[in-house]
Amino acid sequence: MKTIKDVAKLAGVSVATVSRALNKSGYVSEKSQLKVEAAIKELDFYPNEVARSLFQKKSKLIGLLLPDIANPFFPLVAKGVEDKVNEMGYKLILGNVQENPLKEAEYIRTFAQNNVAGVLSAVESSSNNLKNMPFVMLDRITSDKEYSVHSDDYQGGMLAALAVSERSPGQVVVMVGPRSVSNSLVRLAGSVKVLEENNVAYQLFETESYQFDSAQESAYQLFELFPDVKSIIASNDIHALTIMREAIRRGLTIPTDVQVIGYDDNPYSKLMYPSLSTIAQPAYQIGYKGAEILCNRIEGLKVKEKTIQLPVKLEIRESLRKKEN
Amino acid sequence: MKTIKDVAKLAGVSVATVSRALNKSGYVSEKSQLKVEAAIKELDFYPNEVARSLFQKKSKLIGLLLPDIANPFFPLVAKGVEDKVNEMGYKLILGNVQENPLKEAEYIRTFAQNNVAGVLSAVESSSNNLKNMPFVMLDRITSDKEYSVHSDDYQGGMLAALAVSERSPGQVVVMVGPRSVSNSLVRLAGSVKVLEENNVAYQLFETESYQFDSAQESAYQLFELFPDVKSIIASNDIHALTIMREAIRRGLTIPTDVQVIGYDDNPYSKLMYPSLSTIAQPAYQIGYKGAEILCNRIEGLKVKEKTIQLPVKLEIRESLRKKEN
DNA sequence: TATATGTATGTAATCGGTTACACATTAAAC
DNA sequence: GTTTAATGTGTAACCGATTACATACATATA
Repeated sequence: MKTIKDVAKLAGVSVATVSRALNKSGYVSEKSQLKVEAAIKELDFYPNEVARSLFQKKSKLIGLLLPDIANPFFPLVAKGVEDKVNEMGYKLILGNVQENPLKEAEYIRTFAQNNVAGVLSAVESSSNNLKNMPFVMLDRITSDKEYSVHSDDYQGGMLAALAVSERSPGQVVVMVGPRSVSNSLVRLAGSVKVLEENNVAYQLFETESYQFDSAQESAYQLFELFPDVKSIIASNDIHALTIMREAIRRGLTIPTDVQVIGYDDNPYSKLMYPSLSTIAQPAYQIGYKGAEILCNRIEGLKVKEKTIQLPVKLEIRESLRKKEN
Repeated sequence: MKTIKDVAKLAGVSVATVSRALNKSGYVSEKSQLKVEAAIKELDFYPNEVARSLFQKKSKLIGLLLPDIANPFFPLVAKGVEDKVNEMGYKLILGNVQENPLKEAEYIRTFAQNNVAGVLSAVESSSNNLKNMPFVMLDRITSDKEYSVHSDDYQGGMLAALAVSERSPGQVVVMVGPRSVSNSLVRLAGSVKVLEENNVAYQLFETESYQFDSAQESAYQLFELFPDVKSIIASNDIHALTIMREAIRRGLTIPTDVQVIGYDDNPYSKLMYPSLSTIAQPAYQIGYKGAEILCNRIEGLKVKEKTIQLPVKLEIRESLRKKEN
């Protein structure tokens, strides 16, 4: 790899001048600038980011913590993050936490050891450990003292419950995501409000994880516990799809016998048959906007709002019954 | 952030001794070792990886190039990569190339600028630009001079064609992935061999991308071009699911009117109704094994085989008709 | 006792950049 | 024509680690 010294020698100037030319900082004569640029081109020189970041105590890397990349919601978030972050000249260190607090802590330490400029996290607990770096929470709300971008979970919970209420609900089961994830509690609150306002009877079914593997078991348990369920408000699309599959396996017809609504609107939901009705979250936007806020903070610009709430949208598809009246 | 100097001062030794104690290299008396360890613990010190990597000209970071994280095959690969790489003390810089050669080149340059220890790439073209770093190709085969881990595409192509051939194929359409991706050509060769051996008539249908968005349009075109198709060998599960959806939209029944087989076995395929028959690729294994080879190369261990081919498996589900006889 | 070897430690150079500072030159102001 | 300010450039310190080298001491060998 070529270094700034090689460039300096070829251009016939000092390393300081090369550095100034490179960063367009300080005074550089036009003549020197051109000589340096020519030398850089000739040598195909690119500055070593490691050396830069050692001196600056700040790299061009941003840490991204995700709970589970296998959940298709998060790759979309990651894509939004990546696009914005690249636009601003940063790259991502990926941390897939897999609901494992040890991995999480390890990643946060590694981020620090690598002088990351900041961290974007979709993992609830991390906010405690991120005290020393600028960070923005994605999707998860923690406290309103921290920067975060998330969608309107309360509204989402209401919309889902409303969609079900309007469609001969029968026995309703509301699936509640892991207690540790506060979104799921907010959604629940929204759903409960609507259900109670409409005098719809409902029961709760808790799931301890958002992960793929556990969904199968959850779906099975749900039908064992509530064999007469007529409407299910699932905690996300993966669960919803798995529930639909389990219903079909049990010889139930969707939506006639059981109607289901999911959450997230992952790309597969509309491909399924019957297609899944769901509350669409702007995953890409969440990532993009979060990255924008983080980059602005890093660059020292002031960011007006700490918490940005993006709207959710009800997607009516085939997994819901026809509306009454 | 605490530095090695702080540790040295607190422990009452020189920075050299701290470094030696830290890395267990050279001579360190037991007494010094203990003093250093105590100081490290007291200060909660972790070495700055940036400084390390500047001196070593090699970081503990590994670049990962993926064509599209939104395709659920790749998050699984990434998970395998991440698990192995973490095990060996490395972290990942993520590069989502999105079939864009410029982004790819930019990522490769960034990897170099950050002194990555090596690169794992699932993007075909990258092998040309990676000359200066150790790298292993994932999923894609390039030349047998390069390290790679991929699954047995020829076998996969054969299995898919065989499954179809045995089930009253009728008019068969074989979908061919982008020409630039050599896997798809190998698969095609496998399929063609079986189809011709069994005297099954077939037609080709080319798709220019593996991306999500284009799948919809492809599915539509396929049925426009071949309205009487009875069997479809799709180039991956996303396409297969989209095709099934389009078939249903057109009032066709699966598998009676049209049978479909996919490729990859992504987690959604078995949730679909009817569930999608497919050729399962060991995505996680590909990532894990690739990472293992790369890490071994980085650590200077010799790696026996350059190319590792993992087996594929036929998953018969509901999207295929009953076998004849 | 003199010499060689192993153990232990510190000083300083090094990695490849950035930047504070000193110094030189030129242009503008008085 | 001197003073002042603006411009341009180089030397060297610095970021936080690692390691070559010098040195010191203890022990073993002759």
